[in-house]
Amino acid sequence: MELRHLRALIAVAEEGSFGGAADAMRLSQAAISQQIAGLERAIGQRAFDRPGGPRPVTLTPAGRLLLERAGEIMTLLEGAADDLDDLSSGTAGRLTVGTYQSVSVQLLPDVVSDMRAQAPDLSISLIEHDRNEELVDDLLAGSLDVTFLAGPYEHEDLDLTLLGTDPFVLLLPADSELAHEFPGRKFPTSRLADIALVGEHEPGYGAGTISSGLRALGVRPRYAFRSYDNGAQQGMVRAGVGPAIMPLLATDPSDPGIVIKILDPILEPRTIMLGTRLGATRSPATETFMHIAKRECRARLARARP
Amino acid sequence: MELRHLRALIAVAEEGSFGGAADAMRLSQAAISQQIAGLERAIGQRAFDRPGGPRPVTLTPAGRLLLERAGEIMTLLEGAADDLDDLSSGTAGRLTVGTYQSVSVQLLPDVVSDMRAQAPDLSISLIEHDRNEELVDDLLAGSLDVTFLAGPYEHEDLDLTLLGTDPFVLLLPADSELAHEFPGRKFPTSRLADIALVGEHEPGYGAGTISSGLRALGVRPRYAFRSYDNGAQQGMVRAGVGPAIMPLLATDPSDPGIVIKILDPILEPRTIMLGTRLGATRSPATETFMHIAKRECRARLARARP
DNA sequence: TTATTTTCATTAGTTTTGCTTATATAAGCG
DNA sequence: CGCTTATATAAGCAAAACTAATGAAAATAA
Repeated sequence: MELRHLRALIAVAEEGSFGGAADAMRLSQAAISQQIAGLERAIGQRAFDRPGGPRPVTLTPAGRLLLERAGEIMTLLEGAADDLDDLSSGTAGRLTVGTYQSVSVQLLPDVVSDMRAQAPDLSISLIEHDRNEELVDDLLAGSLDVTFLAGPYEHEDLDLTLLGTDPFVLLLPADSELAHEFPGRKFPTSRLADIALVGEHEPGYGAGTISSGLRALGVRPRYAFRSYDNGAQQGMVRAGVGPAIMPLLATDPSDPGIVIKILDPILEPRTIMLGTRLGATRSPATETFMHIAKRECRARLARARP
Repeated sequence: MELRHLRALIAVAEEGSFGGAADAMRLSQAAISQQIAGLERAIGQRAFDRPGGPRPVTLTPAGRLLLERAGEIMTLLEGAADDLDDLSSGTAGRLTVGTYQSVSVQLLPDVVSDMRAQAPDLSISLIEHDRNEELVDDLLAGSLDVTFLAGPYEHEDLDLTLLGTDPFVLLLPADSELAHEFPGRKFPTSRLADIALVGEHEPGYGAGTISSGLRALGVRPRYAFRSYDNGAQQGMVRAGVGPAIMPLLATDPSDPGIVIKILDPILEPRTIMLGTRLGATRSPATETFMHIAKRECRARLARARP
């Protein structure tokens, strides 16, 4: 059976005659006759009673049943066509983005907000994970269209786009002595050796990087407070609990209670990347998102740099 | 777009390659290639990413979307095929029967019970109306497959089958004097002239027939009690309220509290008919139902005749 | 690198099928 | 009983779908 048969069925049922359906479909009456004959051969039953003469043909029980399903199928097809249009325009439909905390907190809200302005009917979903591997698993499984990733990172099945380098910076309480110990200069990383820090819990991606980065520079970190939440860490710094090392993009540089300093020597910085499946076509919505994310990331880094 | 395209889409998505899909569908690889090309032309977008070399093709967002709908459509088609099989076997599916009260009360339960035994997966619906016209309207509108009708009745758009003649009989309280006034003989209709009867409300079909039938025989009926419900009427007779004239098939002849007598002269008897749309194919379930109804009606009339 | 393998795309030729025109057939209607 | 209004069928043709053979691209192995 083919859709042609169902279209003929619908037309004949609507018009009440083979000839009328033929006119409606811009075909000859013989064509419709053959279509319906083919349909009836396929289902093994008659779909129409043909009273003969000028009286309209009527549906048999089998025809009525099939007509119902045919209608549903046509509705489904029309819906699919609409969805495909949405997809190709990129202004509607659905976009699912993978993210991790330090991106979610500052960068992503702006990107999503730009995106909503540009594609108001697009439904954007976010899925947050702590580790790159979980994000990549979701991406390759098809449940994400695109995901943020913390670099440096390599994966042979991914198409990676570098958005920018997000340096680790030092957050100090604005009213502390430390904040004014090296005015106008970079903060010597070694100076942190004796100070209790605010930091992330170990299992997260960032914490391991910061701790091992400090150790690589000869500083063995001690922690006075730890949290997964970047906002909570910044709050603790503001409250004077201690300094924190955070990715620049995870900070709120407008907070008057803190001072942001560049470390010297710097910790090996983290990059922010976007990943999609290698070789897989990206939907226009995905492309738009990636474009906006890149622009927004650059703008924000330029703005935040101390 | 045709179903062929969707079938190819599904096969390629399942197999991960055009060649594999071709084998699965017993076609050449070139055929699948052309099918997918046609599909992509129809939707204006690529459905698959073709990485080249031995790596499997993968769905684009558009392909994924369409695959989903294609699956639904195939499910729908398979369901329709099953339903069509049910329809042609007559042992499953749906049957909607029109009926009226004096048929519903005694004859129909037996017919439905026989029907259920023969076609256990068939869902039978009953719709009851007081007047033939309402039943015929529903039938012609397509909401009934077949309907009982009270005859004599003619309709040019209907195919009418006579099930039997259902004579009007007299119900008398078993312990009344009237019941023994004419032992072994028919009951003179004129004797009812002075007696208050149990009968139907006027608007029903039966009541008009009985009242006018009596008047045609020179008897002007008086009523002591009236009800739409045949069982209630028989109960009133049993309670001694008065005699009732009822269609034989609406009576419960096994009730020891009543005596059933034949009138002389008889009232013009009512026939029981089945009606279907003229020239319209009847489903096997409908045919079976009509066959069972005919047999059951004959059996019951033979059994009930006093 | 180069050859080999795997896979999809393309081309040319063949078969199938779907459509049209013309005609036959059937059922109301006057 | 012909006329009108339908559908069914037949024959011819054009479009399409398919096959076989070949080409092109990408990974893999030598």
